[in-house]
Amino acid sequence: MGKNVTIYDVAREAGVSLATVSRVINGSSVVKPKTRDKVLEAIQRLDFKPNQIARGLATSKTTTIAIVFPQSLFAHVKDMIGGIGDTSRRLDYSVSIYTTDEIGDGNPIETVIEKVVKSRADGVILFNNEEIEKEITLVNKYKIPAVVIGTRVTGDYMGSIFADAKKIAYEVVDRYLAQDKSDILFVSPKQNLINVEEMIVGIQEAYQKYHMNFDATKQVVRTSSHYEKSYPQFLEYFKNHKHDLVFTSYDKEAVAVVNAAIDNGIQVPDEMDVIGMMNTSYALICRPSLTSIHVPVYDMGALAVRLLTKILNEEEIEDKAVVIQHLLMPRDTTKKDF
Amino acid sequence: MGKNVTIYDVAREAGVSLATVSRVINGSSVVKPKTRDKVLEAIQRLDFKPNQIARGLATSKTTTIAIVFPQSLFAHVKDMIGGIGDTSRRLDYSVSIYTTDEIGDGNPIETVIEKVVKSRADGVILFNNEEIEKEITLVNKYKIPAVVIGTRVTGDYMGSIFADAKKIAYEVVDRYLAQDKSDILFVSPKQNLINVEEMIVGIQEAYQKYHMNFDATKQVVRTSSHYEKSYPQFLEYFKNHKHDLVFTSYDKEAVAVVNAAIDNGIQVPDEMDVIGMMNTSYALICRPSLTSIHVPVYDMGALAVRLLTKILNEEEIEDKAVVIQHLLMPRDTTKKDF
DNA sequence: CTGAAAGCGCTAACAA
DNA sequence: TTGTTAGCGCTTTCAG
Repeated sequence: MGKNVTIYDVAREAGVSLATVSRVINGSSVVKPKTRDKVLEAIQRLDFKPNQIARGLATSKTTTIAIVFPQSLFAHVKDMIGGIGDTSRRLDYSVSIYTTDEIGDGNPIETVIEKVVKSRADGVILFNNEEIEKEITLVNKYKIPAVVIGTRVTGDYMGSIFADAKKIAYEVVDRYLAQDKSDILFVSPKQNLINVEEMIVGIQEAYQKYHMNFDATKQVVRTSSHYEKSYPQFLEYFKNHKHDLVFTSYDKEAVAVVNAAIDNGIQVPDEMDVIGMMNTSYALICRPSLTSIHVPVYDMGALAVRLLTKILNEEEIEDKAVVIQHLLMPRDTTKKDF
Repeated sequence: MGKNVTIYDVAREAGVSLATVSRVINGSSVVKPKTRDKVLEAIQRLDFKPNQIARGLATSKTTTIAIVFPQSLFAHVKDMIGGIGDTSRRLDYSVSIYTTDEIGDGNPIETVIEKVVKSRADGVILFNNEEIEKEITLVNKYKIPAVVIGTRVTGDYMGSIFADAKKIAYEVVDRYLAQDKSDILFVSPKQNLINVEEMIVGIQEAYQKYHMNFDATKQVVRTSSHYEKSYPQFLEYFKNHKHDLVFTSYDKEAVAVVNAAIDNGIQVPDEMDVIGMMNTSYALICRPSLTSIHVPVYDMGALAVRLLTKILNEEEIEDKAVVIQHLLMPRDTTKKDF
């Protein structure tokens, strides 16, 4: 659509060479104030907007970072997009989104990463998911600097931001076991930002501390991340089940548990405690309101971008694997004294 | 990071000119099968990934669309990103996100649109919000093809996708007025994807039909889109208020109303009906479950991309303003006979 | 302090 | 059917 004004136009208008224009738009300090003003004025008059594409070609830098995640993880990612967006904007990066596992047309992760490669994004932010290993292998193969959110990774030009999943799980389970409440059920969907395997390890370690055993085959139930699926599943389940604690890896699943339990006449928290994770609005809205583990997702997004740009600029980095802190938010699905 | 293989490398490897390589990667039909195979093989061997940036410079096309929205609208936009992402991928476009009104560093819409201009995105998707007029003026000024979601707009190289806000509001209010229930409260946050002004017009028209008057100064309450703010507001409000119906422009606000009303001893739906909008998971999770207006947000995203690409390709377009259908989903916050 | 000129990697006439 | 060549709009030496 329409002719765009180029650096040549500005040069002509200002009566200088294009090299000079380039210098002023890049803030070079060597250009004489008077010339600079002339150029600036021409830029203003012509409403010149430097073409990032051309600049990208010339510099082999796009100042763009890509974020790639499966659609199913979107609920988690969305809360981070705030931090990712704000921070990239502040650091003058654009962000492009690439999603995987959409409906229908089988879109293997290879294809998605290939798109990222073609786009020449400077770096990429990945999110923990089932295929994360493969994703990491691919970004390494193409030497794309990356930071992954949700699980620890190591490697050149790689960083990671994550909550200590093992510790989170250990802490809550320990609390219950200390009170002799060992009938604990752990609920998790397949895709999860927090490393579920590690959480299970944390739970097991807590049981070991009390010389007890956590039976993952019976005390872990998988569920859908869609309430329409998980709620009916638990409505059935709680017809003949009750636990000291049901601990879920995401609030939405916890709400399904709470509602299904209550609908089966189980008093929450009097007869059963429920704890969710991520401290989302679901936890606030739920009745009774849901006790949840707060994880600063906005900050994780912001940190991820910052870390990635440090890697890109080869800045000094204290630690390329940053553990973010979590916090238990007690509400009404756990007993007062808990 | 590291040298990328270029079209020259492939040409040399295959023993042809770079023009031929360009032809095969662009699927030109004029190249002899045998040559094509040679080239394809070289591409394979070298793992060549065409540089989109260079291609963008050469063609003045980036096959990228930008989506810009205020952070505060993210809750709405997120549900559309699925449709936007899937559809752009299918049509071979990338999507870049640009958010406005983040914390702190005042980021006027002009600056954001300027970034879009510099990025040379082929087109942009905008979302109805307080500043939409200004946004439209800007994209017109820079002649960026655009489609806006959430409100009707007209113009060259512009399209829009929206629900009929006036009709939605008219229909629900009409239902109540027909039953002599005219004490209706309309609740809305400032930013909303659905055009709130139009909804109010729809409500007013319904009242007029019954020769009654809807007093916008008293029957409309503004609230925050944060539950932490809206719930306390309504907790206070319902100490001395009760209505036939509380109708909100988004489910989350409706849930705040439901919870606050119940906490003040108001029976929902026996004493007061509540209806939300967008039919989100909040509606399902809420107790009692929330009656809501379903709007196919995924499809809106998908349609927006499709429409935008039609505009970009100057394809035949039946209607550049497409109204999407809504549907009332009755649940437990409205009386059975309603 | 400023200008000339050589790319960056690819597309698209135009020739052959 | 294939190759040659001139850009696309900008950055960046290298001279001056």
